[in-house]
Amino acid sequence: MTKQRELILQILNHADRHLTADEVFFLAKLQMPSIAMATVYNNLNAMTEAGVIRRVHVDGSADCFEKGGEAHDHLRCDICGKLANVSLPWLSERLRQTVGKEISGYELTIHYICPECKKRA
Amino acid sequence: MTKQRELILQILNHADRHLTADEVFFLAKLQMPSIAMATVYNNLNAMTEAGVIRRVHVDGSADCFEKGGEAHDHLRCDICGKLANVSLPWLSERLRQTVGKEISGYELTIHYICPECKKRA
DNA sequence: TAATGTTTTTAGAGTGATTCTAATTTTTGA
DNA sequence: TCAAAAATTAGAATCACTCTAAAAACATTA
Repeated sequence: MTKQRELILQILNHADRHLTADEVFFLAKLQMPSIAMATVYNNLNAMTEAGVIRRVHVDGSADCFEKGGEAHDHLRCDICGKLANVSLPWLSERLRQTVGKEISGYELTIHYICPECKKRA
Repeated sequence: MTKQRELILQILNHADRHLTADEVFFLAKLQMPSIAMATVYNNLNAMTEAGVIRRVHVDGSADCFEKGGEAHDHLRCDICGKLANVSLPWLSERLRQTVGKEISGYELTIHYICPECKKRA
C-alpha cells in the first residue's frame, strides 16, 4: 500500500459519485502534484482486481470507479449520463437458476431518465 | 439505403456470430474494395440508432454488432471471450416492477465458461 | 547498516477503437 | 436539370488507456 494507492482509495471512499480515471487523477494531483496518470490507472486496475473498488463501464465514454462494498447494479440516465446505484438482491440467484449454467458474475446497466432530468423536461 | 449500407446489413444478417466493426470492414472490402472504415462505422451507428442492428459492448475490446431481431442478453466466456445469446423474457418486466421507475432499456452481460473452454480445462 | 533485489512510480511514447474533417460523390426533390 | 442535402472517402485526429524504460521507493538478507 503505497502513498499513491492510499490517496486514490481515499478519493474514491470520499467521493459522492462515480469518478472516471481522469477525475481521480485530477483530484489526486491536488494533493500530490507529482502523481502520474499511469499510476492512477495501475492502482485503479490493481484495486479493481483485488475487489477493493469497482469498475463500471459506461457506454460511449470512460469507465467509472467507485468504492467497494455490497454488490449492486446501475441505473444510467439517458439524458445526463449520471449513474445511480440500485440493489437487486434477487437477480443473481434468479440468473443462476434460469440460465442453467455456472455463472461467474454479470454486469447490468438499466437505462432511465433520472429525477432531475425528468423534472427539467 | 445506400449500396454500402445494404452490404453491411447483409454481412451482419448472414454472420453466424458477433462481428466487430473491423471484421465487418474486412468482409465488406472483399465485395466492395473502395469502402471506407468511416462508412462502416457511420452505418453501424446509424443502424444501431434505428434499431435495425444491435451493438454489444465487450469489456476490454472492440464492440461487436449483430443483426436485429427479438431481444436477448449475452453470455460471455471468461476464457475465450466468445459471446452467446441468452433469452430471459421475464427479466425486462421484473426489472420494471422492482426498480419502480420508468426504464427505457437495459444491458446485461453474464460471465461464464463456455462449453468448449470447460471441456478443454 | 550496506548491499541487493523487487516493486512502484514517473514521463512520455505508443496503441486500438472510434470519430472527425474536408473534399468529393451520390442522392433527393423542387 | 439544377440546387441543396446527405453519404462516402481517405486520412488525420481524438480519446481512453497501456506500455516502456529509467529512476525512486521499499523490502530482504547479510
